[in-house]
Amino acid sequence: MPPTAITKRARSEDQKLERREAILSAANDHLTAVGFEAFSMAGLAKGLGFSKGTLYLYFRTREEVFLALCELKMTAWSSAFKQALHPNMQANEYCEAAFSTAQLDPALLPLLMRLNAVIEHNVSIEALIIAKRSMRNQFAQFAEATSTALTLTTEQSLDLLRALMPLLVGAAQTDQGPALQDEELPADIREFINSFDARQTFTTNACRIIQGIRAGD
Amino acid sequence: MPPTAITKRARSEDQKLERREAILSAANDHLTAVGFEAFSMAGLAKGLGFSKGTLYLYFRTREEVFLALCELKMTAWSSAFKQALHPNMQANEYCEAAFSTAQLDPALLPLLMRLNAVIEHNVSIEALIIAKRSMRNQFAQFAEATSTALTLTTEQSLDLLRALMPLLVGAAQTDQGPALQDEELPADIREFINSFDARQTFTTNACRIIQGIRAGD
DNA sequence: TTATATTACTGACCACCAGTTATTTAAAGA
DNA sequence: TCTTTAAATAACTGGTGGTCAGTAATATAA
Repeated sequence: MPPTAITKRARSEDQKLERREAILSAANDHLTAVGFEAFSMAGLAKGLGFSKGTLYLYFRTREEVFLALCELKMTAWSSAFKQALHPNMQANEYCEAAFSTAQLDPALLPLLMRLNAVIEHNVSIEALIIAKRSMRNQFAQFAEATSTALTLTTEQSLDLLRALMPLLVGAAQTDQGPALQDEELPADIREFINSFDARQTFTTNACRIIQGIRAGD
Repeated sequence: MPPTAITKRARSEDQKLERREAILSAANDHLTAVGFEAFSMAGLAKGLGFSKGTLYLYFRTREEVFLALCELKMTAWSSAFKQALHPNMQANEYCEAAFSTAQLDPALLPLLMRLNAVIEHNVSIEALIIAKRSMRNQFAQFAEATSTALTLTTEQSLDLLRALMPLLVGAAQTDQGPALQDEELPADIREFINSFDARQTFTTNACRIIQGIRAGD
């Protein structure tokens, strides 16, 4: 049997955490390189230079890898978003910031749009609870930052975020179709496809929603 | 070799179309029974009682089956939606109709939320063009019905639909998580999960968007 | 220093997948 | 009845997610 690719085993809890973080870092690289649908545990293990079976010591399933990546990326987005906000922003400026910061990591939205329908299945209840609590904390931070930026109450901000997240994910999906620039498409089809602009759809309608919240419905 | 499961071969164009429709009907049954992620060509073939290879005579890939199902379901939804509308509707009534008619077929939204990011990949350009043209026609019909129902211009209706579709798909995803009713969840997690109500999120914010469109931005 | 116990790691294995294809055979036409 | 065409079959290919018997690194006891 050839020498093991892993030259030092993770024995202590710290070493195991480091190993888990290394796997997540490699998972992010692999996801960015091949996309969600082509992501595989064999490909991830190859990138790490160790055996596929080892991955299952640290993650129960492939979806638990995605769930953990989601948490990391939501945390990074929350931080970037807060840094982009300041008190008394115009609604449009706020919405642009939300969209732009979400786009900083190209893998965030593809993960978010699969979170409920794909990723949350096939994970342990424990892992799901941890992820939900993390998401809830991020929401609270988003809401706090939003209250200050838009001069909204906490309740209004939470209301707003419960609309903005679905709208963002829904709008982002329209950007996730296949690359068709080099294809010979009929003009009507090209025009139809181009009529969906995720940024425009999101920011314009997010502003309308903010307007509606301010008006008190 | 046992007698072939297909007792009569599809030779004429009409017979081939019928065969293709039979496959789509069985695909709908299989999708409804097992859900998108567990859907398989082997399972579909088994449900039809013939060989998996036969499916590839009528559909180039698994995703082309989904694409064709999307078209059928969008057409059915468009029809049901138009039937649910009448002139001079309240915005809330219109939005409820949009959500309710989308929910009539439980497989519609799971397909729509995967259309851009998953299904549209791995299909031929020809099939995609046909599907996009069908979708565009449905949109035009949605827009026409919407103009009458809400007393909006055609341009306003198209603007509205380009917001409502992403919002609907985004909101619907929050309902697609795993069934957790029987799980012992901490109260804060349970509360957080329950704070996402797809119908409420969609109708409330769709009304805000309509309001914003009427106000002229 | 040596023996033993523990457990991290390996990679072959299992049961499936999407898609392909060499062969069989149904059926149309001469 | 024979020939031609192509629909249909089911074995095949190359892969997947996840498992697990065996190996070996490493901590601990004697």
